[in-house]
Amino acid sequence: MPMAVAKVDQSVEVLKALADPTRLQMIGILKRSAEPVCICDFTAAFDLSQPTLSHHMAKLRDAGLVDVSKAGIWAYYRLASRLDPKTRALLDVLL
Amino acid sequence: MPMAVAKVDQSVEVLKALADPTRLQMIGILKRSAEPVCICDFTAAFDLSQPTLSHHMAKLRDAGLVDVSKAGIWAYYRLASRLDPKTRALLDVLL
DNA sequence: GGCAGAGATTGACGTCGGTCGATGGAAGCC
DNA sequence: GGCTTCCATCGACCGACGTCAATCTCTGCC
Repeated sequence: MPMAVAKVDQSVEVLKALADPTRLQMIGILKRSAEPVCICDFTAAFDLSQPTLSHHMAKLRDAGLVDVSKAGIWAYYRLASRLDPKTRALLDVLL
Repeated sequence: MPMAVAKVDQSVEVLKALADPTRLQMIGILKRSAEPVCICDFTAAFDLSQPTLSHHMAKLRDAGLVDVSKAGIWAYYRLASRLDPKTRALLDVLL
C-alpha cells in the first residue's frame, strides 16, 4: 500500500530544496538564463549576504539541481544538465 | 528580472506542505484512493501518533491540498476537488 | 612575495517544524 | 447521565533551518 521509501525520500529532498522563496527564485533565474550565473549576480539581485546565497546554492547543488564550474575567480552555476525526467517535469510545472 | 513575489510564495507554501515524507505519502494515498480516508486509516498505515498525523493533515488542509467532511465521529479526507491546474500538474508529476 | 577580490566554510543566534503525551470537545450507544 | 471512540488542540521538547559576521581558501595581478 505505501510507496517505495527511496522514491519518497528522493522526491522529498528535491521538494525541500525548492521549498524556499530564495532558492525557488534562484532556480527560476538559472532556468531562464541561457548563460551560467555567478554568485555575485545573485548578491546583486537579492537583498541577502553572500554567505547566505552561497549556502542556498549549496543546498541546490546537494539536491542535484545545479551544476557548478569554476573559472578563475568566479563560480558559474547553471541548471543541472543531467536532471532526471521527473525533476525536469517538476521544474517545468513550477517555473 | 525576479518573479512575482505572490506567485513564488504560493508555490513555496505548496512545496513546503509536500516536502515531508509523511505528508507526501499521505497525499499519495489520497490521490490513489477513490474513497475518502479517515485519520484512523493513517494511524494504522504509519507508525506515528494520532496527534502527529492530525497535525500533518492540518498542514495539507491549510495548503489547500485536501478537503475534509465530517460524518458522525469520523473525519473523511480526500484530495481537494478544486485544485488549481498548476498544483494538479505538480501532483501528477510527483505521484 | 604581497595584495585584492570571489566564493566557501565556520560559529552563533533565533525561529520554525516534527513529534509526543495529555487534554479537550463532539457524536453515538448503554 | 455516563461511557466509549474519533479527532483536534495544547504545551513542551529537540533538532533542523535561514541568516549573518568573521574567517579561510584560492586565483589573478602588481
